[in-house]
Amino acid sequence: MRQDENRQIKISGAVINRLPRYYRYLKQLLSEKRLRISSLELARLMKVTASQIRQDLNCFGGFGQQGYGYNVKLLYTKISEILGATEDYTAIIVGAGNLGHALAAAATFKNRGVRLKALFDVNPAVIGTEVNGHPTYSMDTLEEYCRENTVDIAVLTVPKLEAVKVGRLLAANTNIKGIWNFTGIELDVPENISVQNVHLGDKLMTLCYDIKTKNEVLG
Amino acid sequence: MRQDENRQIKISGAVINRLPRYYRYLKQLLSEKRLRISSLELARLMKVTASQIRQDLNCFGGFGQQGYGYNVKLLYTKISEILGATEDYTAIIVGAGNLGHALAAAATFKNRGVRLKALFDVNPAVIGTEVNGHPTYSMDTLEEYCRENTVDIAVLTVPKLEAVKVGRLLAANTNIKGIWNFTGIELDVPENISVQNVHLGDKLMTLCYDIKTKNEVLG
DNA sequence: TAGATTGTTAATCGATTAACAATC
DNA sequence: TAGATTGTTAATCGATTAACAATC
Repeated sequence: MRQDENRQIKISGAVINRLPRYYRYLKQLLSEKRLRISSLELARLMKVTASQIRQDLNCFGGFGQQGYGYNVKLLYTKISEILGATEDYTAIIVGAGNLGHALAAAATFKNRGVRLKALFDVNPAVIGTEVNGHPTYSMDTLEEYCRENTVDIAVLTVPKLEAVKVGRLLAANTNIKGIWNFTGIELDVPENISVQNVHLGDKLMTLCYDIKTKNEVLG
Repeated sequence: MRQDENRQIKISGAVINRLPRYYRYLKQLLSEKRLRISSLELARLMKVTASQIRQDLNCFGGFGQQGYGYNVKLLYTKISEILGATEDYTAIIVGAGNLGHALAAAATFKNRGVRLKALFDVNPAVIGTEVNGHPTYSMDTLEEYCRENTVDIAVLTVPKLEAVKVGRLLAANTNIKGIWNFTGIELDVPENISVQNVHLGDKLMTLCYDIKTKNEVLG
């Protein structure tokens, strides 16, 4: 019996953070033309327990079939829907420096079902140029652009010193729903805007911790 | 009484992942010339519980003082040491594309106590150029460079298709201790090499989930 | 049908929070 | 000393794993 989909049940952050990984593995399986997979096999592949996979998936409904496993295509579609990858969200990159360029050039957005529309910068040298087919506009036109176009997500890759100011501007004068924040600055935006902070340096430090600990144990 | 520092106690990943955040806040407090802080005040600042802070810190020793709180400078130093930021680890960037350039240009390494030494790439157009004072060398010289210089960390920012090959090369022919892997590819390296995988797209997807969920609840 | 594998409940494990004695 | 705040133990909470009845 599948879980009542009407009742709003609180999904833990731990589960949500694992979903994109399922998404990646299923995408891979799909590209290999796999039709079905059991929780046990997927578990071995992903190096997690089959129990966890079944628990995670059952937060959102019964996508499998007893005695059969999961239909790869169906499961991929469901997880895409859950994550919002089928919503055709649109994004702009605010700050077309190195990092902005890197993100625009990569397939990150496309691979995850987000449509990148444009970049914005203050630097005249990049305004008017294209990155991976995406135009770069003047920062002065940011508000106007957001008024006249649907923009769901702003990727914040401006310098630290500009972060707070641009964050406020986005919150106050546009209708964006989420900010992907690479500035390392704590943004002060209203509740209704989602924020994902990326602190790359934090990851570098845990790598250092790992290296240090390993060497202490071994050496 | 402080915890026995000789006995090797398993520190949970949850704690370790929080350490870089403590490091950032303490660095900030230090720059503001704050001399002391209580777990309660730090907790309010970081939006966590004071209990958690005291528990986390006591995994590594008693750095505070009853009735006083924590000495900011001391605590910062201790956490730096724990994380290995005082080890003067050295790093190279393998793959001097947009992302490699972005990381080289940012203060990420310096801010976390890692010394970036050079970049490597196959593209003749970037070989010989400098990024933020760091030279870019030919990929052909990578092994030789690692033999003749101390390199602790390799930052892997090569294209997906090169990831496995370069990962193997680093594991087999160099003495690097850790890989900061941005390629999105699962690396197959021996146990003694630490790996930190960065899946930027995963974060983008959880942002999308957040946006979608918020809009479902509100709308 | 028999075998396989899910969905789901119960058991375990670990992490977070609360409480307070120790002590500066 | 009295007040403050830690270090640490105990209580709670949540997440993971195990188990198995349901069922394809």
